[in-house]
Amino acid sequence: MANAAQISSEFHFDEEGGLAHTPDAAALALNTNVIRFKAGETLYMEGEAAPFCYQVVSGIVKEYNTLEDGRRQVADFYGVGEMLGLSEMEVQLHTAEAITECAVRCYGRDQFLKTVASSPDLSRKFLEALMGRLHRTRERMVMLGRMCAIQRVAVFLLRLSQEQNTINDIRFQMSRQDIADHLGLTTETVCRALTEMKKRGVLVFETARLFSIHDARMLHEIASKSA
Amino acid sequence: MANAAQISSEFHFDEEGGLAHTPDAAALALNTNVIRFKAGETLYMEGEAAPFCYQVVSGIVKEYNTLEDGRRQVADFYGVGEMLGLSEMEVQLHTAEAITECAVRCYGRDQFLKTVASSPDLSRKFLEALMGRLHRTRERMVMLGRMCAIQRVAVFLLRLSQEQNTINDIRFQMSRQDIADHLGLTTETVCRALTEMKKRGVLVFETARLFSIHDARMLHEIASKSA
DNA sequence: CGTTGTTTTGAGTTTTCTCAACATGTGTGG
DNA sequence: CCACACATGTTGAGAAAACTCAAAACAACG
Repeated sequence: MANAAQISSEFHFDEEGGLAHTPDAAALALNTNVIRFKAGETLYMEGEAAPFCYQVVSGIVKEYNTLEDGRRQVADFYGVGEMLGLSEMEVQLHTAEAITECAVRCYGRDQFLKTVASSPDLSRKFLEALMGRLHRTRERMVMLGRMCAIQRVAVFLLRLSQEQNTINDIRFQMSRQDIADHLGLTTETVCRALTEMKKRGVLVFETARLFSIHDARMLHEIASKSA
Repeated sequence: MANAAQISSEFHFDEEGGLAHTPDAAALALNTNVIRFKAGETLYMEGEAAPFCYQVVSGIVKEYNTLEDGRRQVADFYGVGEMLGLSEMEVQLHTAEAITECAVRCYGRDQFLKTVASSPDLSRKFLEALMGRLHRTRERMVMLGRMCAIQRVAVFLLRLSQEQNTINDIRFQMSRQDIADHLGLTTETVCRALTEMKKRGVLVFETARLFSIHDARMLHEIASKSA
């Protein structure tokens, strides 16, 4: 299920770095260019006009909101092949920031939508991608609304494991603060959850940003059982 | 902003009960029929095949997930004109249940997507609707991840006020339990938040399900300030 | 090798939850 | 129309989870 969602919920790049999957897709890449950002640089800000949408070519990007008092909610992390800046109408709803050094392809928003709408095949693909995205967001709602701290962290680790397609030497590309802001927790609570799982023998840490899953069964159990 | 989002984020019914807004839209209503449900009846269940998507003709419907231990997360409430059952691929991710007596129009899922994809105009409209939906879901993520109890309740009341387009005699069509499950709280906490706002003179209650906003300024303040 | 930023741990506080009791409302049959 | 029963909503007290603030350990970097 998670695999199917991943495959169909995003466009992906072929070897040349262009959009793959459909004959019409090449048209999308016309008049686009790739921009590079250093770690920590901002792609766009909440409230700005949104003339572009973006696709990650390399690196990892986060999209977040900031509340008045400085609390942040990280909507999502975007890896290679994923589109961002799409959920908005005329104005960006999130701030996007490069976590690592990265490169993104910029699409003119209106041109992009027009091209997609003019091809039934692209339309359908794109609709399904959006629905998949919606699906992912909805799953996160359950997490934020109904799961306890350690459960949220466990779910997040399983997602990392899936994305990196391994249970060994899994890498956090983002800080504890980013993870906390993504999971609706504080950094301290994330740390305590990780420590707890380390103590229980579920995880083994190489460094703070590199770990392996030693007891996948238990991790799944933690991810599915509340407090 | 909220108004623009509402208008553009959903298809709406014209007087005959068919889809309006585009010349091609009529094609969508072909081969569809309207089904009625009593309050509390289930439209579809999490995990079922998803051959249809639905549009509310009258009444109000909730879409939710249930976790192993019985906790529920209400993804959203759907009023007249709104589409549901769309976020999923082949299988329903949520259970949908009529809150009040209601009528819904059923669209064959594949037929619906094919028709939409074949019309650039419909495609574009639909894309924007989906993005608007995504937007709404994302806003809820901030709420669930970063807002305290009374703030969540205040935000929810403001949404009701907007939807019903008044600050007087606003009606809860759903139970406290539904509200709690929507906001990621318990019924008790929802009650306490409402009582607190009543005490502060922000709200006045006619009955448990009918209230007026007496101090809109304060309500907005509560909705925007944490703890 | 010190400086700076990130991660981890600890102690005490706050918020929300749980469980239990009570109140209010709604609907049905007498 | 009333009385009862059952569902829904409200309040209180104590427990649990997560948060805040502070300090210590650890890493990365010049």
